[in-house]
Amino acid sequence: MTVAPRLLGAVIEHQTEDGIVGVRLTEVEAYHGELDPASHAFRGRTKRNAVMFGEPGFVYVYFTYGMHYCMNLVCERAGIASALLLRAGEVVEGAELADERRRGAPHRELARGPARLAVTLGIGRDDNGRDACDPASPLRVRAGSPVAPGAVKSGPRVGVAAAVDVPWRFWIDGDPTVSPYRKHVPKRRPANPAPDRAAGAQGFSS
DNA sequence: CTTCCGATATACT
DNA sequence: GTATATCGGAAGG
Repeated sequence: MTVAPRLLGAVIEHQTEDGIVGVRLTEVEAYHGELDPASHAFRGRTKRNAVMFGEPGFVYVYFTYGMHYCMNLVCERAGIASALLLRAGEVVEGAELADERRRGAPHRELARGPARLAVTLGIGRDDNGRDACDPASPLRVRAGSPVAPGAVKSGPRVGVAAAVDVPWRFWIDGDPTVSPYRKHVPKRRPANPAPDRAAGAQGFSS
């Protein structure tokens, strides 16, 4: 977790046949392996989270809500399934390609949020398990511009249902590309028709 | 800015 | 069957 603030300011680059996009990280969240009820690794290894249990510096991509990809970097030694969710950043390379991928969203919104960041970088299933510390990798992390001393803030993670108060979200204070904080909202159950009226009153009983 | 809502793969009970 | 580390659009201030 101590690496989380150090990742801010670093640049993620993804090279594809369409070109290269680079994003300077402004917001990340730490997930503490099997000790953290909000972590995908909390209940042990699955097909999805297998990369989290491997070597640090590798990319863990997961698919969620039936439509979004999110990208993490594994950050502890093999066996300790901790990872950093890349939540937001500023596009610093390949703005034109990023614009196409994000359908002309305003520049500061291109990678403002983990699923948006993945779209902007062109991240998909195939990127799961890549080595981001290999400079020859098409998906890699490199040193970026330094973050001003004292500019890193921390607070509760966005949208998580468990461990809601643990301050494991880190961001660059005042940066416009940092995503807005949002509390977890439980899905509303579809309201069941009131049993005393629904059928009888409208004549659908039988 | 805010709230509400639906889309829907994967993991879990 | 239910829940979710999300987003975009619509509507309201």
